[in-house]
Amino acid sequence: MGTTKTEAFTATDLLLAKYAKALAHPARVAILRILLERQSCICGDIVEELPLSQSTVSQHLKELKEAGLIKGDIDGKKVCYCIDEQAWKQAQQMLQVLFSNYTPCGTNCC
Amino acid sequence: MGTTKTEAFTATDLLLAKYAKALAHPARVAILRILLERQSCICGDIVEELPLSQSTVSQHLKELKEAGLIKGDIDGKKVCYCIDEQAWKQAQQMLQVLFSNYTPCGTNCC
DNA sequence: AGTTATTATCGTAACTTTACGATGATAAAC
DNA sequence: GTTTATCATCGTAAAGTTACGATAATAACT
Repeated sequence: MGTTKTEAFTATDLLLAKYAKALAHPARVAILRILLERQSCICGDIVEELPLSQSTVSQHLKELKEAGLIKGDIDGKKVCYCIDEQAWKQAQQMLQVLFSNYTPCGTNCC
Repeated sequence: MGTTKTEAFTATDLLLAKYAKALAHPARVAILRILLERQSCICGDIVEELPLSQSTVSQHLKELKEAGLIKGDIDGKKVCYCIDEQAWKQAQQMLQVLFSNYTPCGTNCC
């Protein structure tokens, strides 16, 4: 046990859950905010903005990369991070569709 | 270890991460879709729509409740579930603000 | 070649999540 | 009051997450 029954769900729900999971830790939200803050890519020094160790930040970056939300290209000694435009827009759209699907319930049971 | 350093992050990022975490499992996305599908509250029988055991579904419902996204009021023998309008709209807005903060990077490094 | 700087990965401890069966709790139905 | 239906909770096994120090990998600099 301890494993999600992936075969039981739709591809859409799996993908949406994957994107949501990437956002499901405050450190990763903070990292994304740092990347959003700049217009350009940011080369390293994300570690200095967060009160976490270098290895922990690297691990969070890896998860964001695996979810597809960010890219990291090698640029000499440093690595250049930025938001992946396509995945970002897809996640945005999927979330927007889900959330805007809400209409307040007519019954007064809750 | 194994615990998030909550004190290190802003209240906004913690809340956003909490909402995202609620969406970070396909079963919970599926449950929310079921609740969204109806205009009214849904009394029980969510279990029958998912290929998971009753206890597992109940656990997912609990997590959605703890994140604040849904409410569950007792209605005799059954329990009446529905989306919590306020939290839903807050989550929607916070996500929308985060995602719309993106502008493609000018540099061509990635 | 040796040093320095930067990032990734490994190893590991502690905690959390996912899933299920079994058991409880509560209220309607008989 | 006993049964039935519905949902929550407990207990537990397996897997995943979070965090950090230590170590490895890579490339620039001397």
